[in-house]
Amino acid sequence: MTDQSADFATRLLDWFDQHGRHDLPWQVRDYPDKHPYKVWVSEIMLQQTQVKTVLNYFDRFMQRFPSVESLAQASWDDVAPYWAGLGYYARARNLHKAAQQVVAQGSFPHTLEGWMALSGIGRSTAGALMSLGLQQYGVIMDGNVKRVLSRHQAIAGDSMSSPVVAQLWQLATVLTPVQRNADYTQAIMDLGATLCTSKKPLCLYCPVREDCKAYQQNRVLEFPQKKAAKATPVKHAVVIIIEHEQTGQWLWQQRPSEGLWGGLYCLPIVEQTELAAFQAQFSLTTGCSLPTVKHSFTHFSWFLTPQVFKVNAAQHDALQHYFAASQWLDKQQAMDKGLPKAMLKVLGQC
DNA sequence: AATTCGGGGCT
DNA sequence: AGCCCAGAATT
Repeated sequence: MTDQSADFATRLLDWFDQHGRHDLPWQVRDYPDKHPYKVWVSEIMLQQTQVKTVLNYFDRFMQRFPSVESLAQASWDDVAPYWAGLGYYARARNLHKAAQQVVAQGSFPHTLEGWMALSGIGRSTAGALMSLGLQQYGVIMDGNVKRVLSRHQAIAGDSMSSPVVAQLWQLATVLTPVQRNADYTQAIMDLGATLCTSKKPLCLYCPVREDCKAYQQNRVLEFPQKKAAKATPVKHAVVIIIEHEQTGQWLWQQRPSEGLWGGLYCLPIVEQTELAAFQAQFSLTTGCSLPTVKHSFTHFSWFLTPQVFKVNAAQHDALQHYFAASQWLDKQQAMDKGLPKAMLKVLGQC
């Protein structure tokens, strides 16, 4: 360990002791905690997701699935409602699957490679689990670390590109101490989340500003560098609200486990160009349209126009067969299944 | 090494 | 509307 790295870690740890976040619900207070389960669940929830958002889900999830065994034993339909609205639903499916893997193995992984062998766990999450979960040596590379280190060393180039990522991993590995490794891991994330923020960094309070190259050059906001984002495509589709004439229930379908909103219940969605054919196939009389809802994903924007069709008993069997994995539910039943945010927006129009 | 995958919140 | 967030998996 070089003098510079010791100095960096020491200053960061001293700052962390006074100003870091010590009361997050997944932080283990009584070391050593033999079970990394809590940290694991938190790390998966926190992938690409802000702490504030996760706080609304974590305790409820842990109360329902307090151990890896309880999660492994549950069915997917039990798990989905506890993740609904959190996004990136593949994380939940991977977590559920990995819990079953852990139970089958008989114990949690105890190496970086062991963690990475579980689905949904890459290098950074595995490092976090070694560090925060097992109190062993671990190195992470999340958005916070990228921002802190690329500023501190004024690293040029797209921070998502392979050479820069490799450089950041190398730097992170050199700077991460063996002593108090878990505290350091938490500290550098806390620094990124509370001081070295993307838009309004509070450099005057930063414990490592004196040797921060971006700060010295008055270029803090220029890092991390990234290539220009390309415009997100726009799509239009129709949300099919099929209302049972007698019961008033709607036809919902559980989406296939792969892909968008995988494993969640949604109203059927068809491309606008397919609507006429769909309507003709089932002899549906045109129902009323509801106000269009806009929903943005990372890779495209969706303009969803809900349209209501009332169907009689003769039509409803054919429709249920046409939409795979579908069932008739009233509003509350559907919400209890767990819905993505876009479906809640649609319900808000009704 | 580069591209794809894929939700939600905040300003 | 654009950007950010405790990235992973695939090609």
